[in-house]
This record gives sequence, C-alpha cells and structure tokens, in this order.
Amino acid sequence: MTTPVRAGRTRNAAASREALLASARTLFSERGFDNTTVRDIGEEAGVDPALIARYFGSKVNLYLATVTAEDADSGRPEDLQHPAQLVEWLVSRVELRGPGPVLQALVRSDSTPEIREAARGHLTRRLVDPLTAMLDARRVPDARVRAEVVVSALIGVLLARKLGSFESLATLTRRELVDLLTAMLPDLS
Amino acid sequence: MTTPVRAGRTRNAAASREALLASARTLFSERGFDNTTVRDIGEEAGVDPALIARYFGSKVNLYLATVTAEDADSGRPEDLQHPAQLVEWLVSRVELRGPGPVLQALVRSDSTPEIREAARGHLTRRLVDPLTAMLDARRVPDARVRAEVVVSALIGVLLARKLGSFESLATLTRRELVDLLTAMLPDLS
DNA sequence: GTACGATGTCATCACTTGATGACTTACGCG
DNA sequence: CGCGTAAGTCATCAAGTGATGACATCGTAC
Repeated sequence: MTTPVRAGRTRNAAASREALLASARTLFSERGFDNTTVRDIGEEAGVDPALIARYFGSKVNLYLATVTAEDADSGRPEDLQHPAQLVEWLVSRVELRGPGPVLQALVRSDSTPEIREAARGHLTRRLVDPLTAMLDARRVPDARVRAEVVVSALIGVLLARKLGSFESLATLTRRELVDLLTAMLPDLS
Repeated sequence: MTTPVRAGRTRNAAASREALLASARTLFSERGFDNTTVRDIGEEAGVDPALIARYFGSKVNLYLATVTAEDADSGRPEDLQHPAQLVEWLVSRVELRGPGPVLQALVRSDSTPEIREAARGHLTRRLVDPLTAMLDARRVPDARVRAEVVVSALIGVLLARKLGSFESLATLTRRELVDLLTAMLPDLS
C-alpha cells in the first residue's frame, strides 16, 4: 500500500481520469458521441486530451466507460414499485444531470455498432426490464413491448424538451411534465 | 419557350439536381446531417458531389432544400380529421420512406441552429399544429402541449423502432404498432 | 459544322479529427 | 540532494471533411 489513490495535488492521475470521465459524460450527453471531440473533453476537464489515450485507450473506450459508470450510479429504478415512480425518476434525472450519454444513443444513428449496443443494453437493463416487471405484476398484457414503447416515448419527449424543440413543452415545470405524462400514458398510472 | 425542362438524356441538370435531392433526403434521414458526407450523397445519386455546390450552394442549403421538398410533399396530415389517423399516417410514412431528415432533427443536438430551426418549424407546421387543432375541436384541455408531447413521443418510438434499439418493438407489424400506440395514448382515440 | 454555354470531372485546398510518440516536468523515495 | 518513474505536454501524422476553381466534354443554336 504505497500511494493512496488521491496522491499529490497538482499531479494526480486518478483526479485527471475522473475529470475526463465526468466531462465526457456531460458532453456526450449534450451533443452525442460524434459531435464531441476529444479536444472538447480535454478542455472542459482542464486536462490534456492526450491523456484520454493514456487512461482509456481511445475515445470509444471512454464512451463505454461513461456507460459503465452510469450503470454503477446511485438511485436505481429497480427499487421502484410503481410505474409512475419511474417517470418521476427519469424526468428528475434528465432535468438534473442531462439526458446522459445513453439516452442519446437510443434515437441516434451515429456512432459505431459497439456503442449502440452498449447503450441499448444499458437502457434495457435499467429501464425496460424493471418496467416490464412492474407491468407484468399488474397483469398488463404485452408488458415487454409496452415497456419498450413507454421508454422510447419518454426519451423522445425528454430529448425534445431538453433541446427546446417545442415551445410549450420546454416551458412546463418538472411537476407539470410528470403529471401530464402520467395522465397521457395510462399504463403508468 | 426554348428548351423543355427535361432536355437531353445524358446531361441533364434537372435530373442531377433531383437525384442529389432524393439521395440527400434518404441519407440525412438515415444518418442525420453530420454523419452524411457530400461524397456519400454524390455516390448514392451517381452524381459528382461537386455539383452539390453548383446546384444548392452548400451542404447546409441542400439540407434546407430537402426540408422544403418535404413541405411540398403529398399526403398532408392537415387533411385528417381524427387524431388516430395521424398516427396511421405518420407510422406509414416512416415505414415506407424512412424517418425523413426532419424527424431526426427533433431529438438530435448536432447541426447548426439554422438546421434545427428549419426542422422545428416544419414539424410544428405539419404535425403539431394539425394535432392541436384536432384536440381543440374535441375540447381536450392543454391541446398544444399535449400535441407536442404526442408528437415527440411518437418520434421517439418510431426512431427507436427504426434503429432496432428494442427487440420487441422492432418486430411488431405496422398494424400492431399503430393499434398499440393508439391504445396507449388515449388522447388519440 | 462550329462555336458557345451548359454540364460534368477532377485535383486540390484548408481545416478538423483521433491517435501517437518523443519530450519535459514534478513527485517521492533513498 | 538527486534520481527514477509517473504524469503531463506538445508537435505531428494520417484520414476524412466541405468547398473551390480550373479544366474537359457534351448539346444545341446558328
């Protein structure tokens, strides 16, 4: 046990790595994979972009690391009991932390298949599977496909709102949005 | 009245222009703006990409031309009377002709503001406004914001389906999808 | 049939991107 | 101290991008 993980101040590999990861998450989440450059990430993190290669190997691997980090995140929707809570959770999360790199990938055709697959798996595990279980428990028919429809619909609405594509949608309060979505999707109530 | 518009065979500016426009629509619709190169468009159209500059000025202008062409398209949803018909129309359209360059833009953060604005206006005019009118006529409260939610939700679902992001969703027949969406969104029935 | 303008081709520019490796600097141990 | 290595910096590469303009070639009017 030689060096503690957060060793020195000015030179700190762990801190640089985390800074890159955090910036990558933010930027991928805002702009998608292709529209984020490693130089952007480095600048945002205050770290030389060459270190991305050192710590993550490549831009793609950095992206995959953000997905993994997302998986390890707190506030698991698996704990929720009622579908309406999932809407609440998802909306809050997007409002507070941005759509995240994964939601973007659902409806974007860019990126390598590798990336799409990672995002797809993440979404299925974190959102579709839990929702399917909830619907099943409530004897909703076609639970799985309905869960997929709900998740992709929610993502469409949340991304459109985040991007300011529609005026009325963008100006709703969070509460109003949650209530409206719950009202409009009876499977959730 | 010197030269008819569709003059010679081998050399035909109008035909080349149309070929570029059609290919651009297809590729923008599949990959989004940034992930489509002018070389791709030229190859797909069987036309030298340099002609894009000649006939449209720039790649951005070519995109805007596809949006305008979309506006002039047949099968206007404005003619529809019932919200459920709009789902039918939108689903059919996406299945047959792809999502189109405009739907992509709703949930994508790439592209210039210029492009986003054009796509936004198009969507509002073609989908949100008619749906708002229909909901208004049926005395649905908050018609406009509900229309925006429905449209962005539908786009989320259709893009996810088109991209194969979710398995069950991708394997539905068109009919099943329409019925399911109509059932899940009571505003539409 | 010939000359001119419209149409199409091509090489190339300037720029951006992800990646790489040689170089420099600071930390921490002895 | 001073040295070795981890950490950070920088110049540069190769590939790809949109755009441009010089050039070639076809079609048509005269």
